[in-house]
Amino acid sequence: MQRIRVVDALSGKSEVGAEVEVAGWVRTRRDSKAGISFVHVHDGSCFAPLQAVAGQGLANYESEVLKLSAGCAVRVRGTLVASQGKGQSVELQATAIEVVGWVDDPETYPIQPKKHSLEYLREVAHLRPRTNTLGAIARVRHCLAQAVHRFFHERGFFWIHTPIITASDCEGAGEMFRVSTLDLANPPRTQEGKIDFSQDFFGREAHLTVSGQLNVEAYCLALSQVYTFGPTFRAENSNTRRHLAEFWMIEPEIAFASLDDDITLAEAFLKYIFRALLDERADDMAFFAQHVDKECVSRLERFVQTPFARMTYTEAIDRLEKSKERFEFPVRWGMDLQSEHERFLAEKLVGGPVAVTNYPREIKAFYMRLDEGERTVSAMDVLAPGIGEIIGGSQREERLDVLDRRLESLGLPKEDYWWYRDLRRYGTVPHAGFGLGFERAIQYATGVDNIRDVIPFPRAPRQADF
RNA sequence: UCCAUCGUAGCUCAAUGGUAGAGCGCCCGGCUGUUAACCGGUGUGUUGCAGGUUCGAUCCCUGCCGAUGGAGCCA
Repeated sequence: MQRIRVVDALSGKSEVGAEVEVAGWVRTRRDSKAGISFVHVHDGSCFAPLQAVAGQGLANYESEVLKLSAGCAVRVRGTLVASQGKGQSVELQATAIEVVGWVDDPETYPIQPKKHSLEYLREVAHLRPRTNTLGAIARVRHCLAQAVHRFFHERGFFWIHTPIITASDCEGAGEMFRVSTLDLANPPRTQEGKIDFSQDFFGREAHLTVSGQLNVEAYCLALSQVYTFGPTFRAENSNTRRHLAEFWMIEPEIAFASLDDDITLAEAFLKYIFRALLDERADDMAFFAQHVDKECVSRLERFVQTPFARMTYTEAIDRLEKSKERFEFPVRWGMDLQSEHERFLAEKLVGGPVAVTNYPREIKAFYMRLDEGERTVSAMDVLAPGIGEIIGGSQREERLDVLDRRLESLGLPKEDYWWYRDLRRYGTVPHAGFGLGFERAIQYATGVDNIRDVIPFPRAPRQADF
C-alpha cells in the first residue's frame, strides 16, 4: 500500500479509489452514534487535514479509535473516496487505524483543540508547530527561503557562506556576543591585569557575526554578483516585537553598480519572493487573511504590481515638515527618521513601500559612499507599512582616499580595516548592496505582529529555551 | 535600558480587605455524515516569588522575577 502525504490526497495527485496509507497527528475526532468517527489527520504537508472516516467495523474501534484525542500519532490505511459531507471533497475511508503514539494526558496536553494565544504558544515552542498558525508560518518561511535562493540563482548570483564567528573588529553594527573558550572563573591576565585574549582559542577576541556584508564585499569584487543568507547575532538588549538576538539576514552585493541599481534589485527581489508566496502558499495565506491580518493577501498583491515610491531623505524631511501630523520627535534635516516618521511616510503619505535615499552622512555607516557635496551618502532604506524599515542598503565607498578620510573622522583605526581597504587598493569598482531581515519580511507578508512567532525557536533577551 | 500595563483553574479571563467564579478544553451522558458541531452534567486552584501593613490579603505597600505593548538601538 502506498504511503502518501495529506497534500497528495487533497490536491488530487492521488486519485479517488486509490488504496493508500496516511500518517500524521490527530487534530479532532467527532463521533456519530451511528457507529462512525471522523478523525482529522494532519501531517503538515499543507494547511488542511485529511478526514479519515472510521467505522465500528474496525477491530480497534471501541478500544482505541474512540479514545483518540488531539495530538495522537496515527497511521491510517484505507481508500480515498469522494466525501459525502461538506467541507472536503476527498476523505479516507479507513480500513485500519494504527495508533503509533498516544497523548498520555489529554487534559494537560498543551495544544488543546481550542484557540491559544501566541504568547502562550511561545512557552511550548516544541509543540506549537502542531497548530494551524505556526505550521503555516513554517511553510511560508520555507517558501520564502526557497524563493530567495531561486531569485538569486536565476540571475547568476553566487551564494557566499560568510563566517559565523568573526575576529574582525570592524563590523560595527551593534553589540556582539563574545565567543571564547577561556575559563570565565579564572581567565589568563596580561601584565596590566586585563584579560589576555592572546591565549584564547583564536589568539584574539572573537564574536558572533552581526553582518556578513564586509566579507561578502570581498567576494563581490571577484564574482560580481553574490549574496549571503544566514544567521546573524545582536547582543542588544532590545525588547520589541521587531527584534531578535538571533535572526536571518539576506545580503546581496553587486559590482559595477550604483545606488539606483541597488534599489532596482531590491524591488525586483521583494516582488519575486512575495509573488512566489502568493503562488505557492495560497492555502496558508488564506488562513492568515482570515485569522491574522485581513489585508495581508491584498497588500502583497498590490506590492508585487506597484512600482516602489522613491524619494530622497531631503524630500522626505520636507514632506514631513509640511504635513499636518503631530510628531513626538520634531522634524529637522539631519536627524535620523524615527519610527513614527517612517510609519507616516509608508502608511499615510505613500500608502505602500517607499525607498528613501541619500541620508545625511552623520547618521550612516562609514562604508557608505559620499555624495557630491559630501553632506549625504548613497544610502537607501525601504520602508514598509506596519513594519518600518525592511531593507537597508547603500552604494559602498570605493575611493580609498575618501574611505580613509571617513575612517579618520570617525576615529576608526585604519589598521583594523586593512583587508577592507585592500579591496579599494586592488581593482576597486563602484558596488552596492543591501540587507534584508528575513523575519521582518515574513512579518510583513503574513501580518504576524511579533517577530518571535515567525522563527521556530526565538532567541531574545532572557529567552533561549528549547 | 526607559515608560506603561499585567501575572488568579490545562487555556482565556472575572471577582471581593473576610481563604474565589465563568467560558473554552478535558472527562461522562444525549444527539448527529460530523467538520471551531450541538445539548446536558462532573471535577479542577499553595490567586508569579519573597517580605511588610492588617484580627484577616488574591485585592493595599516594598523588592524581585517574568510577560505584553510602546520607545531607544537596529534588520
